[in-house]
Amino acid sequence: MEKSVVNFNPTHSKYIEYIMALSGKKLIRLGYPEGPVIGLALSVIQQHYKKLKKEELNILLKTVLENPSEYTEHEYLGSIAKSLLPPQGTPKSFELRKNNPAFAIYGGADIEPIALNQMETAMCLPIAQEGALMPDAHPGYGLPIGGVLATQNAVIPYGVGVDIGCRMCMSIYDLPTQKLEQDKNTFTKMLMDHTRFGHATFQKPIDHAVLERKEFKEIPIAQSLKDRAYKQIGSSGGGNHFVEFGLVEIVDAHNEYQLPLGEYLAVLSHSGSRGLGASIANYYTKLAMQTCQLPQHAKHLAWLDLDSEAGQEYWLAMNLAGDYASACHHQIHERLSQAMGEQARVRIENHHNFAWKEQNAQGDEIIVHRKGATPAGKGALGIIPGSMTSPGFIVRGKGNSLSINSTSHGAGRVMSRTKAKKNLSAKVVKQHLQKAGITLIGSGLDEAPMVYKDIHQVMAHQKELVEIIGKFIPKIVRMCGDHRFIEVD
DNA sequence: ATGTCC
Repeated sequence: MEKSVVNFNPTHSKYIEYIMALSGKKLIRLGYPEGPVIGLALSVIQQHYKKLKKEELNILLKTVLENPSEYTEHEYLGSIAKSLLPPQGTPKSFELRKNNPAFAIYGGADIEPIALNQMETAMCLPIAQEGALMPDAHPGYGLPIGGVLATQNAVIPYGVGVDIGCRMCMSIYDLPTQKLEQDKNTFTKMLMDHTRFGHATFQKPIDHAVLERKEFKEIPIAQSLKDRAYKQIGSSGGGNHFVEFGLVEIVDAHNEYQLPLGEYLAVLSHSGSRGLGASIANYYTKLAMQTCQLPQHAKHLAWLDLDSEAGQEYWLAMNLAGDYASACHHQIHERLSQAMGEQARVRIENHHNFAWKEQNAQGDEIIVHRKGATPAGKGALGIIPGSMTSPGFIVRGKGNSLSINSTSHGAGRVMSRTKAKKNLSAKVVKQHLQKAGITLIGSGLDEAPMVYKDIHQVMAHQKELVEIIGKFIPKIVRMCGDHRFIEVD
């Protein structure tokens, strides 16, 4: 095929149907190899070739596939072409240690055996230095949720998790707390008007400095995701993500925020980096799995050497996704602040799906993966949410090295999503919420309060890790999904 | 958790 095919600029209308129907499976049917190139190609097409009609796109994709070396310098197709050429760095196989080094477990008998097993496997990696399991742990891909793993000079994309930079953000306001009950409908409407979940995004996204970051130009996968990142900015995700109004009770008179003891009106949000982080995570874990080959049961723990080009690129992309997640929270809080006509007095926030460069007891640099774990170095401030009907906590880290300066990221599930959907009744959940005085917009049975562990027990398991500064009681909650639990009158 | 791939 001629190169000129890549310069097509038709304006046919049929392309929309085709783009909607184009899937990774179709790319594979076209002859594309399974692996990182699939996700990359899909987002490149979304970003730059939406205008092509079906046949043209097919020709284009086949052309690059058949002769990738011809296209490595192409502005948009270059990244696909390079991804099709033999992987840089020879694939290497690694064996696991026979026995796992010891690691601290918080929450003993309450931890699911599968999560424990996954942590043991992670500790058997040759790059594993230290590990710890938080009391809210449950099974995940690769590293369990609630797993903390320190490695040397290597990063495991699935040790960070799919939702890179998933985090908490709380704003505390100087507003009379009774307002929340008195003007309940107004606050409920604010959540309806100024938050978006799942597939829904804002018609007019607000621009943000993070979208100007050079990584969006310099890293091919990030470049291909920028349009969607712009569309999704300021929105929240699905699953356990939420935005809620509630009441904070400050219980530590010597808190860093100079907040007098007492009750405050607050906004709490839980969300991550949306499609941007998910696509980055999936792209680099596939890349890692190509170069770092591990026994089947450990394959999702594939890592990237931080000295390698791919490792350095992931590190930059991960940080970009983390900052994007942070920007989303800030916009959520800014929209609500404007609706309330009140600026926040205090903002508290932390990542709980991320990797950091930290130091071990000997002063050597380690890469600390926290996948569903809150940083709790000495004096670090963070938020551990409970459930819709139980409190969350503002905490101060004690800097316990046994936990690798970490603490839980929530209560943790006791019931799987599948089990919850099958066994819980909407009526019972609704009554439970009513009794607790919670107004809920959205959500599904799989996020009902009873699917979570008792947060008080979880906190009891981590007394050595954090001290409590304040307690947050949710009142009006919005999550992703239909409006079946809406309690507005 | 996530338009898509697994």
